[in-house]
Amino acid sequence: MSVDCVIFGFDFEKLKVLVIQDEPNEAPSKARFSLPGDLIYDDETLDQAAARVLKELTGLENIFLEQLGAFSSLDRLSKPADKEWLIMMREQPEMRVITVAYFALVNLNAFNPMVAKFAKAVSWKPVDEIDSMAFDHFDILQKAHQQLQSKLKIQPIGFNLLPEKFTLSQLHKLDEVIAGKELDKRNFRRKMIKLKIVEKLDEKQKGVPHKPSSFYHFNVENYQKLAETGFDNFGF
Amino acid sequence: MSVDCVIFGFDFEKLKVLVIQDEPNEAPSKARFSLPGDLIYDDETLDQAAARVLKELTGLENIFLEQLGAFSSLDRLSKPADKEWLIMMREQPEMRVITVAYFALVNLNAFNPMVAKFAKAVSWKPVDEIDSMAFDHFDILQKAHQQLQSKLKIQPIGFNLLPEKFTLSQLHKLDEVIAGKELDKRNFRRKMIKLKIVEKLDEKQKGVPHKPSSFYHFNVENYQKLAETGFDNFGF
DNA sequence: TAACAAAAACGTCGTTATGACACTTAGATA
DNA sequence: TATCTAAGTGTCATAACGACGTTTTTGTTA
Repeated sequence: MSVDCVIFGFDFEKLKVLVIQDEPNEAPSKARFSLPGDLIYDDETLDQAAARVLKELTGLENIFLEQLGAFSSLDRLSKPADKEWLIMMREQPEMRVITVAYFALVNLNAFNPMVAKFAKAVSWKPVDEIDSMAFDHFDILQKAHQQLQSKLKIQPIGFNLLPEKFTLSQLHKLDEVIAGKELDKRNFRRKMIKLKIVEKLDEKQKGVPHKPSSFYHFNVENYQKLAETGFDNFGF
Repeated sequence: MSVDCVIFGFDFEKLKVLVIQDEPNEAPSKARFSLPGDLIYDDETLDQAAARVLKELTGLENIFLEQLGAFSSLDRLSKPADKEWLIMMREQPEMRVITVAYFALVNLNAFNPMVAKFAKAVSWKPVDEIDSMAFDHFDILQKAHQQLQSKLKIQPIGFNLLPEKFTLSQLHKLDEVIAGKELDKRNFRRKMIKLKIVEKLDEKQKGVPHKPSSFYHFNVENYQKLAETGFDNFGF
């Protein structure tokens, strides 16, 4: 039994995901990426295991991890490269392992995995540039990505992916990236402002060679209130 | 590792769930109900296990089982009555077991578990009359119920809970029962008809002491089409 | 210092969806 | 023939939606 974590981040350009390069010293062409994950202990819940493993492998902690689902294909560990890895790393490489995936959204800018002991192994990779991963992690990533898109259709999400203060343009860009399509700028702003889940601050961008945009912050209380009623008729 | 199945049914009055009475010969007051579930085999996926176990325990087959999530509390098997049961029924009663729950919607009228070998153990129970179950099955049931309600907010569901031919009043009642609130009759009908996911048949109720209602059937193609676009702005 | 480049900010209008609300109709039964 | 019961139907005011172009503010460049 194992857990794997799909951690999404946003750098104002692209949706990214936290991946581990299994053998950092390999040539880039042979690089093999996986999601942070490991076997669980017998005395912890899956939620606890996911939080623990994520912290151990990346240093990330205190983030909201949501369960995505269990993955149990019979051949999920049977690619040659995966078998090799298991023989090297696991006491019981032949053991069947079912994994439960978790996913989370984090502010990429506040967390830089490029430090200390994680420097070589952990990195952010644009979701749209990934076409294969170790084990069944690509399947898991795709499911997580779908989940993210589905959720966006139902409720405004993604505030976790932005800094405390953000501009509406950034939020707009984020939602476009998640939705995978253009969203009309004016209609988008109208909606966010009408829902009252963002509040304008008395602060503007500085040093940009164009009209500076105002910073906003996320209004948690209003969001909660809306969440209770289920965001009736939210959607793009 | 085990699977448990939450099977919802609808008898035109109440939302019901398929439960197993562990010791059918006990006095009703001591009755202990659980969800159909069992340990998985090492050579089957969770999806396969759920389908197999459900068939073995209830005779139900060929239904769409959707994964609900994994349940892994450390104390999920530790109530005294549960321990007793495990000691009687399991080879390794102390073993930690994590379960993955599945849920499905079925037409209660087409499936009568009150037959053959299942007669004593399996029955439909109104969801709102259940306040405790064996193991953590009550938690699972609640999660499944929530999931059902959330899904209804996003997309029209529940056609699986009705017979092939149904009346709009039945569908209306069903959605009210799932949503747990009144839905305006006229607005409800308007919406269903506008979405074109139901089609009127040339057939009416007979023998009812009031104006007979027309039968409708579910239009799968239109439903699929809408499902692809994500039921933009569906909701009550 | 004037012109320019770049992104932010803003409003309208026609269309569609929504929620609230009450009476008429068809068939069975007494 | 009267009565009962649930089915079936329409309107209106309000809110949300999608589509669309121009002006504003800043820094940079000529």
